[in-house]
Amino acid sequence: MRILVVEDDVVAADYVRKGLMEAGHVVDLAADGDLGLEMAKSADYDALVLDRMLPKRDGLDILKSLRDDGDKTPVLILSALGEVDHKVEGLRAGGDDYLAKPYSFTELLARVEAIGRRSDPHAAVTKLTVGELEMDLLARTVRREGQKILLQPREFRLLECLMRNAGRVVTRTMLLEKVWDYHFDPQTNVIDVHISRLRGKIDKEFETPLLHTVRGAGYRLQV
Amino acid sequence: MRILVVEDDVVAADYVRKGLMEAGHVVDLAADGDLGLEMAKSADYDALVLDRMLPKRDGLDILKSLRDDGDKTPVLILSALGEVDHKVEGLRAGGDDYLAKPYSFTELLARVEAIGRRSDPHAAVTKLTVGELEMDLLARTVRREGQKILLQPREFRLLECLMRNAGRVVTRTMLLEKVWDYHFDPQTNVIDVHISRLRGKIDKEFETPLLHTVRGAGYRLQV
DNA sequence: ACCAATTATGACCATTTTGTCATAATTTGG
DNA sequence: CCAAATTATGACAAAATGGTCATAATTGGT
Repeated sequence: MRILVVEDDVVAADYVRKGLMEAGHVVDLAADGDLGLEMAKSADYDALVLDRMLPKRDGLDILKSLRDDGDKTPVLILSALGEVDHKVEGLRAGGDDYLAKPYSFTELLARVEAIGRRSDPHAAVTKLTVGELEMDLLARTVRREGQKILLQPREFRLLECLMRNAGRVVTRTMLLEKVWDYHFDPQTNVIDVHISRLRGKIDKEFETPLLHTVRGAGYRLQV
Repeated sequence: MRILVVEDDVVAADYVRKGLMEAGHVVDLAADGDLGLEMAKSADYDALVLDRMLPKRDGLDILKSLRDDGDKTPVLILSALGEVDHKVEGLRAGGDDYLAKPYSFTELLARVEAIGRRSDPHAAVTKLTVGELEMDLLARTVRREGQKILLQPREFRLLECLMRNAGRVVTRTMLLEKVWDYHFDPQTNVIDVHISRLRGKIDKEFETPLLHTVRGAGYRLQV
């Protein structure tokens, strides 16, 4: 896990970093609020550990700024202020957890891992987008430029396969395997026929075609 | 937000429910672990508040069971045990936050809202489970006791509707609307026929039936 | 236990979806 | 520019899916 620790107290910061690294994480340090915010914005962390009191820029400030940007990186707030109301304040500002000093390192680790774990690596993709073309895997709908397009099951699978590989060439063999579960060449032009039908639905009525033929290789979906 | 509170102490449970409801949430209560697990599995909550010590089934037990099922509903664990190690244990078991008794209600509210907020409102459910029956909405697959079951599109939609309402009776009118998009009575027995076909696939070969007829009302899917 | 109402199911048919084929159009190398 | 190879598409046929109906089975009340 990539973790950013924003903490001005060098001793504390080092202690935390060392511990997190031993637990197998990649840790960056920021010593003040400005730097912390900048780093948080530029890189892509799995979790942030934010000291509440910081030089230049307050921890809650950073948090708010991130949340306003739509950044959802989970944040653990550290603070010497153990009061219930402070915890509440921190959580309301968009924090995911709050830990009062003094804390045990074991607890800090558990909490960071808990909030980081949630930003699930298994969070499945439920929508695919290529240019103006969108597919909702759950609703099983497809729209281009906002207007709904009705696809038959096989056409849907075909387009899904192409969209998952957008920008790359998808070979006929690949399509036979992924869309038809054929592991041999059926010696017919099923693919051609379905590509043609798909084109009629997703490209025909529109300005620029998305589905391109790559002669001798296969097909590619691209803006 | 829909919140399930699993708590055996009636006074505490009512206090929490009242407060959460005043904050504009929909709250269900479960008085013991078994009921709690069942409710958590069948309905779709935005957050769970789990007491650590429960009759019949321990709070951590419920949590583990849910996580094993792939359920990612955020969970706040409540406990009289304030020890750091217990917190760690709870968080490691897949809890998202941990609150030691006695707690202020304000803090509980803030924390529940914090963990609920994070569970991305767009994070769609992609799997449904009722007992040994599992449905993967993305892969469009259904299995019971691990073995794959092939459903036709309409059968799939029918089962999906029943699973989303597991434990509750689903009326014929509801099915016509959700599965057939009919907003009138077709005056035929389409539903009966499809229920029969569905039974043939998900119940016939198995020990206990999941799809129950509720005479005069509709159907209910339940263990 | 019997009757009326409700639900279950097998058989059949209409429609939709998918695949095949023949033929047309397009591309590429010479 | 031509010929061979490749790809595109319209028409048709096969297969799958979904719905209707007739009849059987079940349930609940009397």
